[in-house]
Amino acid sequence: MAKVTRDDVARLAGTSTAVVSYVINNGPRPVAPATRERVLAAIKELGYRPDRVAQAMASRRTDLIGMIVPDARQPFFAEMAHAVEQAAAERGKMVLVGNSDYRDEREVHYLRAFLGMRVSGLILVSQGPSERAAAEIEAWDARVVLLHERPEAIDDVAVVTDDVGGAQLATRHLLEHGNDYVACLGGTESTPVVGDPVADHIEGWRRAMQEAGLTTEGRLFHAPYNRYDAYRVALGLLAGPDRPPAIFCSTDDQAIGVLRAARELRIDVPGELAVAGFDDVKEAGLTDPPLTTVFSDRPAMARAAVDLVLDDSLRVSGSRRERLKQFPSALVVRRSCGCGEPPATAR
Amino acid sequence: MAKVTRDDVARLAGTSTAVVSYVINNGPRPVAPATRERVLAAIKELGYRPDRVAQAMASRRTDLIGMIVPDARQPFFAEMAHAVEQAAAERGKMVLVGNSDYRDEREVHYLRAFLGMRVSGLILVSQGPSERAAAEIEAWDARVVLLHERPEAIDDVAVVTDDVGGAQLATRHLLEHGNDYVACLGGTESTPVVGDPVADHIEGWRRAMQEAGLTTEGRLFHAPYNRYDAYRVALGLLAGPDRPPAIFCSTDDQAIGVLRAARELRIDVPGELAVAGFDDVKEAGLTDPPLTTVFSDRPAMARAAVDLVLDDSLRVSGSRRERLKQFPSALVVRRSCGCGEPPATAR
DNA sequence: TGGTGTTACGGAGACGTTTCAGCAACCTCA
DNA sequence: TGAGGTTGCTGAAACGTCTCCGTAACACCA
Repeated sequence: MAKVTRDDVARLAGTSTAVVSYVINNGPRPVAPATRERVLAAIKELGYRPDRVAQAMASRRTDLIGMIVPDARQPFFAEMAHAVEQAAAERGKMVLVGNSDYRDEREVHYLRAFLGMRVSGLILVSQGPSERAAAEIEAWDARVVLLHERPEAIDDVAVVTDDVGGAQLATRHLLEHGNDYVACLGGTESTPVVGDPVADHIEGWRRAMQEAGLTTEGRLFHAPYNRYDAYRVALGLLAGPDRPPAIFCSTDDQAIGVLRAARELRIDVPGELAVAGFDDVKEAGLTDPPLTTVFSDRPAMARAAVDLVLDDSLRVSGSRRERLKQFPSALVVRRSCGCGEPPATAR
Repeated sequence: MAKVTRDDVARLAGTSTAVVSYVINNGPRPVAPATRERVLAAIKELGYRPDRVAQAMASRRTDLIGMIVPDARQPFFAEMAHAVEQAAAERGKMVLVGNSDYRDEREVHYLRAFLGMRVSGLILVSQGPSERAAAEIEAWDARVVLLHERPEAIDDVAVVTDDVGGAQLATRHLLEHGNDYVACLGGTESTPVVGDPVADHIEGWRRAMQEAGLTTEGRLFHAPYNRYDAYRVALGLLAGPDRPPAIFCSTDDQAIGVLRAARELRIDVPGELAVAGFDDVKEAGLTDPPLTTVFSDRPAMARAAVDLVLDDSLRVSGSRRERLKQFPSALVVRRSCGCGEPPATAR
């Protein structure tokens, strides 16, 4: 069965191929209603579907947005990707997501692939794109928006939440519960000192501790961002002699690992250990106890990122600071911090 | 900065454009080593990157595989997608994943989009593609592989695990622990009776119950596949007067919801309630207690699906049965069933 | 009636590749 | 030495669409 092309449609409708194009794209030139009807009818009759590749070829653009995340299996990134997908769909775009698995080469690989596919823009949720990645972006002079992170390597628009402020909020809250101090579970030691949300979470925690006149010395611990590794690290930390009274985790997923470790060790949360996370992942509502955390407005951020990547007009070329779109964060109080009544069923 | 094209490379290397192509693709015609070097050098010097769109246009194929899943935020699908991505990468392909959100229209939307992009094949993890979807596939006569499910609507190759057998294994195991009977938490009532893995899980459970001379009457419950809804349903079920002694869940994610509900209700697992799931999602190892479940070999399945979608030679046109690639399942015994010592730290 | 717009439409040149067919030049072997 | 086969390369035709121009037809007005 030979492929139906625009030529077939034109022939059947008794018009030129150009007119068929005009009908399909509503422009750039007007078409008389009667002609339009004929074309539409022909399209329907033949079951014609424009070839996207050819369209992209000719028009030098696509309806595609490329998105690169470290690992879409982690709830936070999965939810972020989903939010972007939704936001893009609202604007008639499709998003291609690639997992970098935290590896530069994978990141560059996808970058190349997406750029080669002529995506109309890129949304990067990256642990600080490598030099190579930056070079690649440079070479294609692509439209890039950094989402969730704001690394130094790339000078581009970034959409983030108020990470410092949120972390401060959470830490303060933990302190207000009367805990002597709050420990912090940050990322791996290789986390960049600046630009990474986790680095900001640590900074926020540090500030809140300082406000309270407390030292942060020896109270910062490190673990990869996923619950599994966080669980392992927490097992060691909580079983040790100086178990902290409270922990602020830079990520909900980590907090989930900590909660699990506490249970394993029969440490009551929040009774013997208060915990807070960051992100307000959906699962935070279903942990035991429900996790107190910091809300980040993913749908809004996703929408902003998509808008920014699609509309050149929004891309002001001001200073670094001006090109940072920051969303406010808010504390979501649940029970892992010590707030609230125990549920009725628990007595 | 004008885009570097193949013509520029050819000019610099002092050859024809055809030779540049031959060098890039290693064929279809041979190129003298010296010439090849010159071309390679020119490519490097100019920083030339072939335009994938143009390549696709001319060669009428792409390195893309389309994949449609219901919701990549669910761990099982996320892991499956990741496995497929890996398998595809091994063969130099990229995978595009779309979320249908369990809606036919979204499915058709992605189908159209992927097909229009000339993907070299489609991997569907679908709750039984709709008629419309089937029609779309038909129209493009695309290469399709059904992964995880094997709906009736599409007559195509399917890659699945031994769902019936696995469920049987799990149910039997729960029975062997001395439970009077095993309840089953299946999918929503609208789950197709046949072709869906969950339907098969129910069937396996039914058989195991029958083997033991037990009735399944009134012992099958329904909930959507995610932990949140399962949690809600389980809350009702477990708080009721005839709480079952054991539950086999058709999905790990559901089992996680059940576990959470049990904890909420202070029902000891496995002491007062034995639980088993299906899929062996990564998280199953970190639940409390660790979840006994049925293993499905996702990497192998993903690889098989990718092979099948890429190699026509593998697509035998035998009977439905012959075109079903079934992977064995195995019981993964952890602690939610009642096996094993409690962890040292727990006493 | 001639000039000036306006509206609909068609021809045809991109877009950047792949790959077929063709053509020299050179080798091999009887 | 000449026929036949390789080898290495080139020219140019696709691939299916978009879109710039050009043109024809027609209306309107002075």
